Amino acid sequence: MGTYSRKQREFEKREELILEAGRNMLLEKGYLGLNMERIAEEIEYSKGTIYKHFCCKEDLVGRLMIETLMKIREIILKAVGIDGTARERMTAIGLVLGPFMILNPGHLRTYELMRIGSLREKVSPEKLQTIHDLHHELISIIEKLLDEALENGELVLSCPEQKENIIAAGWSMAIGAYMVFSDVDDRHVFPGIDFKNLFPDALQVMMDGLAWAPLSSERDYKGIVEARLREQGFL
Amino acid sequence: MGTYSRKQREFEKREELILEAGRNMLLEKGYLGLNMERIAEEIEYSKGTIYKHFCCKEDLVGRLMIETLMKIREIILKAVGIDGTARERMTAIGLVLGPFMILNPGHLRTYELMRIGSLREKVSPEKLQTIHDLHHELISIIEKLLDEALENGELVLSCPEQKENIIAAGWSMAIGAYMVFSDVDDRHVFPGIDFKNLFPDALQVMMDGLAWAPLSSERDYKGIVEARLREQGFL
DNA sequence: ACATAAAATGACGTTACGTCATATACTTCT
DNA sequence: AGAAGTATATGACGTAACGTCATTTTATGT
Repeated sequence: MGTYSRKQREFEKREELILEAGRNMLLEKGYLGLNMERIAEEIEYSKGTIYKHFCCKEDLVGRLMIETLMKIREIILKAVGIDGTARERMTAIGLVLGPFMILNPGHLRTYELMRIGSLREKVSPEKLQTIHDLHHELISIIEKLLDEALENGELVLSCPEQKENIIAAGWSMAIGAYMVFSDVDDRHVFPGIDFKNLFPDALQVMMDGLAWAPLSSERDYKGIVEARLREQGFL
Repeated sequence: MGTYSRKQREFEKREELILEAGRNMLLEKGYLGLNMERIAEEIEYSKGTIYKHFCCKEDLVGRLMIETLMKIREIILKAVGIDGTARERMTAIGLVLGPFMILNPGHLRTYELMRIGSLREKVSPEKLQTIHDLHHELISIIEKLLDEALENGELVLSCPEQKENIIAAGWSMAIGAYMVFSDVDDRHVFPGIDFKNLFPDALQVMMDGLAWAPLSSERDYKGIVEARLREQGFL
């Protein structure tokens, strides 16, 4: 049992090595430059060993995407954990995601790739399930925030089904902002833009559009929440 | 010259054959299933001939993406061509893009793929330029609409730079809605959603958030514009 | 009909994936 | 300690698909 444990630890240590090499290679050379043979060389193990950990190249990317989602969950949970109204905490989510995108271009890369159906198909079922569960978890965090806003009357909906639409729209916006941000070509199309603020600002516009009270004209959400995040050591 | 013309026509006819085969294969089997050899078999030409038209697999996808963008330009131009206020015509854009996404899943696929940097890198420079130009053209259509709204006071901005932010946010939303729509996994995460209306509705919320007058509470934009599009044969 | 130019072909070289029989290391038992 | 047995690592190999280019085929012009 002590033996098993050590083996297990070594196995996990090696997996971390593989992931790190893969992460870097993906960031530097992109999907087509991600090479199993080269990863093996880099970590000084053989190809066969890597395939003990991942069933294929895409499975490795799938694992990296799980890390991305867990990282996103972590920072979103921190953001919703601050003191404040539901809208303030939603604002916080926008504000922490901005810097996250900038500081972690590699995370965007895995996310992008896993959107391609024919790549995702090759990821192992267990990892796909994990990805699915993490997505659900993220959605449910947002849903709870909306429920809170609905309960205390900050937000009023014309019909209950609108809730899911709002979440999907916000999700789309986040995905889209990520994508546009991570795309060099798109960034050329919008030369003057501060991409860090793209999603946070769009989120404010959206919440104003939903008449989520009080409106951003009545309250400097970004200023207030940014200060609070800084105060509580989250920025 | 007549000879050249016929050759040219034949060349273009063959290119169309290749593109059609590629389009179908991409839709059915995804990026990893897109196979140059098989395309050659399908159109009953050899591999070498295909490489007279496209420098590589990704270049073919690049060409398909150009078709996507031209198609989008076409329907957006139709939408902004209807009679109505700037906001009504912006609404029209949302309303024509919804059905477009549903009717053309293949178009989404090419778009997704070309967002991957390491794939886009392999597209020929001329095609990349074309893609870039088309992007700019689409942006400028939206920009003109915003200018119109600003001129006649439908929309008032706190600062002139906000214009580019609005366009980028709208663009992100469209991209994001496309992505979420085209992703089977995301669709599972939002089981009850009518994806056709995701972008049009989110666009209304965004315009309300910008206080683009009159607000959607004062005017049934979707109803009015849908009727007008139908009237003018665009839906 | 023949020479010449243009176009199509598919065998070939290359790369990288993923497998698996073999080799190596580690554990356990006597 | 040494042998037997088990777990782990290896890299040569089979396969698939890309992209090239010398050769062949087809078309054009005199």
